[in-house]
Amino acid sequence: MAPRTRTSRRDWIEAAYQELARAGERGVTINALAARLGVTKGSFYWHFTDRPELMRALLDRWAHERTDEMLTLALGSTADPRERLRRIQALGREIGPVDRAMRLWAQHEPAAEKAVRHADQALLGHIAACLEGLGFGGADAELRALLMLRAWVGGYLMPGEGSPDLSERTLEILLAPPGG
Amino acid sequence: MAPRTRTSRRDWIEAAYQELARAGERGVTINALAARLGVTKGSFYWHFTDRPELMRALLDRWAHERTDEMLTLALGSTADPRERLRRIQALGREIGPVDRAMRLWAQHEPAAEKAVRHADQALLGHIAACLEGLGFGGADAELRALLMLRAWVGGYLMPGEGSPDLSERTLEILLAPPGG
DNA sequence: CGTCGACCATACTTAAGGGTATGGTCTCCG
DNA sequence: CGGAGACCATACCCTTAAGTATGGTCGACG
Repeated sequence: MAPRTRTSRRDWIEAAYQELARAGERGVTINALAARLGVTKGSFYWHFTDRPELMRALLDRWAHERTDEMLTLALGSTADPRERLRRIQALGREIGPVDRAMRLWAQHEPAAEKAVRHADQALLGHIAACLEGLGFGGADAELRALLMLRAWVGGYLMPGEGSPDLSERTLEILLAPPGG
Repeated sequence: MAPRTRTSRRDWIEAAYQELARAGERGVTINALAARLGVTKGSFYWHFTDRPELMRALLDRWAHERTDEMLTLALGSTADPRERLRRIQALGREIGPVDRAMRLWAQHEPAAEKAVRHADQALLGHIAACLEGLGFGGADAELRALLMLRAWVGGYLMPGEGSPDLSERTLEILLAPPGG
């Protein structure tokens, strides 16, 4: 079928990325990936020196994907803040599994934590910008953005909640005009 | 010193509980606990048949502690909702590490997930009751309670945030009167 | 005093997972 | 056509952590 030049380094990273989203960091094991790719560890240790190198590559791949997504958000044709917020929510839905895996991984891996922190800064900036567009002051917008994001990721750790999605009513509360 | 009848089953559970809060579920290993208790695995496998039994006992111990704490909250002498909320926040601060470990564990262990879900239901009830005391309608109170809890646990997965604590300003937003 | 059972140490086995060593195959290029 | 190097299979070792087998110690009690 495909004119595949055997299994490339990218193939390994891609497979690892899938496994990360599916089973978390612990799930990305050399043998599992090899089986998935239809090869053996011999292939892996040709493309990589060790597992940490693969994980670093994973982090890179994730960071780049995130950056692209942030750019897509920033360059979105709409200027309407509410619509932009909706798009952020939609993005959140599709990146859910990977995002969750990354955050869990970041709990015991400093490099992952750094990557997540960095990505969060960017995302918070986008959300805060939307909130400023809705009339909230700078500090207030930032605070609400943080609250929104925390409520979102909190859904990952709340069993019983279907998706970490925020309901419309919840949004209303977060976007309520500041009281005296 | 103490008239200790060697190492009891409770000692093992207690040590495991400490380790759980300190290093997460993966951190609670038989050998580590044995070293901590100054004995060997021989002791463990006399008191328990296997590791799963210890983990089940851990779940039980946690659930009971949680129930007690919930009861303490419920029987608090104060009727002032704001003060009750403050106490809930204070409780959150002290149970932080265990709570976090339990939620992470619940990500890949159905039994733990069930325990967390159950405990969350109780906690949400308490919070919602406070909010009703502040004048929010039933459904609105429940929604805000959920939002509050999600924002709290979200702090666990947000690197850069010092503690998962909610700031005063954040509380103000969550307790803002419902807009039209 | 002897022994019975609670409690634990020691030594071993097993399974997973990362990592290494080595040799084979395919492909391209001179 | 004949290497040379890219790519991978096979077989092996090492470590970690769970689990097992067995025998030893110590106190209570008949």
